[in-house]
Order: sequence, then C-alpha cells, then structure tokens
Amino acid sequence: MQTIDSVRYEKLIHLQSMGIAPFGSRYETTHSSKEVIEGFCEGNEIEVSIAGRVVSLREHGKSAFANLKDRDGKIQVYIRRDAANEDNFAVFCGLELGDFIGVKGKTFKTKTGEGTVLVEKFTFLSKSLRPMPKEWYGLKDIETRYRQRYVDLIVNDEVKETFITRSKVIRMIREFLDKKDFLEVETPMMQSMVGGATAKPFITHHNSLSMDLYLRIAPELYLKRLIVGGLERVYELNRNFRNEGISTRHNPEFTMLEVYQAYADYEDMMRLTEELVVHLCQNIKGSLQIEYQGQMLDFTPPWRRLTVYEAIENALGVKISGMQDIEVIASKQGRSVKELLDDVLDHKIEKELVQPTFVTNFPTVLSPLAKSMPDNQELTERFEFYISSQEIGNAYSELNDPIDQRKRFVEQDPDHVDEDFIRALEYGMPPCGGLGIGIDRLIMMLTDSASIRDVILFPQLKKEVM
RNA sequence: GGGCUGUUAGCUCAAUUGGCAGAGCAGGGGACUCUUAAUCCCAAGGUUACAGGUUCGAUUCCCGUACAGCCCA
Repeated sequence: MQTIDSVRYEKLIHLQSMGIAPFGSRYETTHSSKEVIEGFCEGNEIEVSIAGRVVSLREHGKSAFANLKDRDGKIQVYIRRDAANEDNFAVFCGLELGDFIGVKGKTFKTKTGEGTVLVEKFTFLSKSLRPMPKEWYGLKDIETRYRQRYVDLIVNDEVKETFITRSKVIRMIREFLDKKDFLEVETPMMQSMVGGATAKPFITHHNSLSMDLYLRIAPELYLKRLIVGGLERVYELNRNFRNEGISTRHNPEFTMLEVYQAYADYEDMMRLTEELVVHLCQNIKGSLQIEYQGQMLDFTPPWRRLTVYEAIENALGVKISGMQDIEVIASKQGRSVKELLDDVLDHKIEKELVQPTFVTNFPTVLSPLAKSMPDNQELTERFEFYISSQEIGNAYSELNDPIDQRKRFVEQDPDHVDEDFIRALEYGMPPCGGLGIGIDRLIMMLTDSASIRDVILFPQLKKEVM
C-alpha cells in the first residue's frame, strides 16, 4: 500500500520549524471562488479573503501563480515577492498540490483577462501528505475512484457535478411531494419481520433485547400502518437493504421513495409518477427529451402503457385470454408463473422498454399486497414502470381487505404472517394508492450514468487489501 | 455462482516474436516577476497486484490467489 510521501512529511516538519501550523484552524473568508469571479469587474478591484485547495502551481522566479479549488469552482491567485513578504513568498513556493491555503488580497485582471487575486496576506491552512493526481490527467482507475471517492471528487469535476445533481433531485422530490401535502415520515430500518417485497434481508442482532433483527427490504408495511393511522398522505425517501447480487444496477443499500395516498388508486399513482419525473427532468435537464447512454429518451406524457398479457403475447407470439393460458405455457416450460413472467419481463420485453413505459395489470398471484381488479380477480391494479430497459418503479392500488390480505400472506408463507399489519388493516384502511421509485436508477437517467456505482458516493466493494 | 478482460513509477499510459522496464505529468535540485497542461536545464523514481511453474532468460507463456470491470445466471 502506498504510504505518506516522505518529501511532503519533511515539508511539514519544515513548516513547523518556521512556526507555521501545518494543520491550521478557522479561517474567515469573504467570497467563494465563484463569487469572486462573478463579482469581478474591471476598474472595481475589491479586497477579498478566499480559501481553497491548491490544484495547480506555476512558479516564475520572483512571482508565482496557483489555482485554488473550493466548493463551487476555481480561482487563480498570483503572488509577487515584492507585494507579499519574503517568508510568505518562500512558503508559497514550497506549496504542493493538495495543500489548503487562505489568501487575502485585491482582485485584478491578468494580461489574458483572467480575474485573479493578488496575494497580500497568505495563510497556510492544511498540509497534504499524499501526492495528488494532476487534474489534467484525472483519476481514471475505477477501483481507486470508488474506494477513494474523496480523491475522485477532488480531481474529477464531473463526478462532483453528478453528486450535486443527486442532491438537487432528492431535494426537488421532497419539495414536490411537500407541496402536494404529503408528509415525510421515518419508519424502522431495523425490523423484526421482513415484508413489503421479496428479497433476502441482512440479519443483525440486538444484544440487550436478545433478538435478531432484519435491515428492511422495504418500508411498505409500516407506511400503510400510517395510512390506517389517518396520516392520509405519507412518503419516505431513504435507504433499503437487500442481501443480493451486486451489479451496475444493484447496490446492497439503495435509496427508495415510497409514497402512499389515501383515497387514490394506481391510476392516480401513474399520473403522480409522470408528473414527478417530468418535473425532475424539466428542472434538472431543462427538457423532456434527454440523452441517456447514447439513446434519446422522451418523457413527454402520457407514457406508453402495456399490459402484462400484451407483454407476454408480444414476447411469445401467443394469445393470452387469462391466467390459465399463462399457467399452461409455464407448465409446458417446466417453470412457475413467476419464473415465466420474470423471464418475459427481464429478458424478452425489458430490452424494448427504452422509452418510459408502464407495464400494467400484474397477476394477483405475483402481487400479494395489491388490490385485485374489480372485474377480474386474477389481475391486480398494479404497474411497474421502465425507462431505458430498467425497472425504475412499482405501484398499485393497495389491498385494504384484511381477510384477503391474510389469505394471501398464508399462501405466500404461512409461518411468517405479519399479524400486526393484518390487525392494522382490521381497524380499517381507506382505499389507497402506493408507489415506489428506485431513486438511484432514476438519478442514473438524469445524470447519464452507466452504473449505479456512479451515483452512490461509496458503493459497496469487497474489502480492500491494504 | 459461471464466462471474458484487466492490474507496469504518486497519476496517465508505452514496452515489437520471450531478450537491459520507458515516457509525460506530479515530486526533488537549478533558472525565470502575467502563467494557466507555464517553459528551460539536471538528477532521481520499479518486488511489472501476489504466489508458483515452463525457460539460458518472463511485464510477455502456463497454473493458482486477491481485487476490479463487463457480460451471463
């Protein structure tokens, strides 16, 4: 493993011998780099105090230029031996890429017209003990970028942009829902029963309670308890955990939005989905047509709709008039209805679902928490939606019949029925629409990222050998 | 879990058929008071991921391990 740079360490000792703290403290700034540049106008040089990380350094004998990077950009500073004191100048010339400094001085414009700060007072703020990749070449090694995201963020501006966008998207989602009178809530991430989805959970243990707990795979059953409790419109935007494979579309912990609205149904959830995604698209990309990984996506509503039966008909070239037809096909292939449908959706149809598409009317046997269609008990009022061949979300009219719910739980797994959830439904839950959206995947679309790891700051990797 | 690919200096990358492991930048020394991938001169920098094998000789061929990426399940 690479260790700290001995030359840099010696410089640190040298700074100390000069009475300079290599790891300084509070520093008062008056402007950020962007504010200096935006506020700059010729003939109106102003006194500023700025701070940042040295990302480039050009020495010229008795003067030197450096670029400082801060939260919102870069600013050039210029030091001249005659304008700063001798010691300041010497320390400045000993700077290395990565060091933090503070600079006070007047703004001016260089020959080439770049707004620059002429150093009058210079303060050493923090020493960098490891060599920094040169910005021009960047940091490309994917493993290092994920493991040492801090370096990735320092060096690769587009990575920083992606995570700034991520933060904006999440804030916009909250604002969007808050405006519609939804209440953001927090429900347990450590649950004694797993529910709300089918996935393997992570298991942990509470010592003083002497009980195993599961990290949640979904907040669904808790959020519906809140609908029972009368909150009527709730959402949770936070982490879920699934103990399954890792890929460009899967991280063991990922961010999910779940929304529940009393007195609504899956049609309302479809409209809400369109409205939310359009809102994000418009505000982040400035258009409803965006490019994702070389293909154009058009989010103009209404989005395409396709029933599950139609999907199977398209994929297999057979006519489907009911579940019996599907069961026959599945048994001919020697697999379950679920396996058949997974195969059709994941392998045959998904490829074609590039433009935003709602796949609707899922079989009841595969949708234990969804309300059946009034005129067809075999199907539910449910949809999944796909963008760029990826499943992004899932929604349904929530099953609010406790008797039916118990029956479906028992059919699924008689040993693990969430009795408290049933009890809640028995108190009465209003008809309700529910929606879940995979936020990481949505952000991939909005930032043109190929892998979920590019939109998660610290994606899960195997332990590093150090 | 399976297949394929990759791992060379701090970073970005070379290395012909198996024949002395190379460059740019960063870092070190020197010159330079408007540069911005600054420039110029000098010197240094390597257990070629790790472990084994074949060979007179391996970054190169073979086997294994670790990690990573992509594809598949």
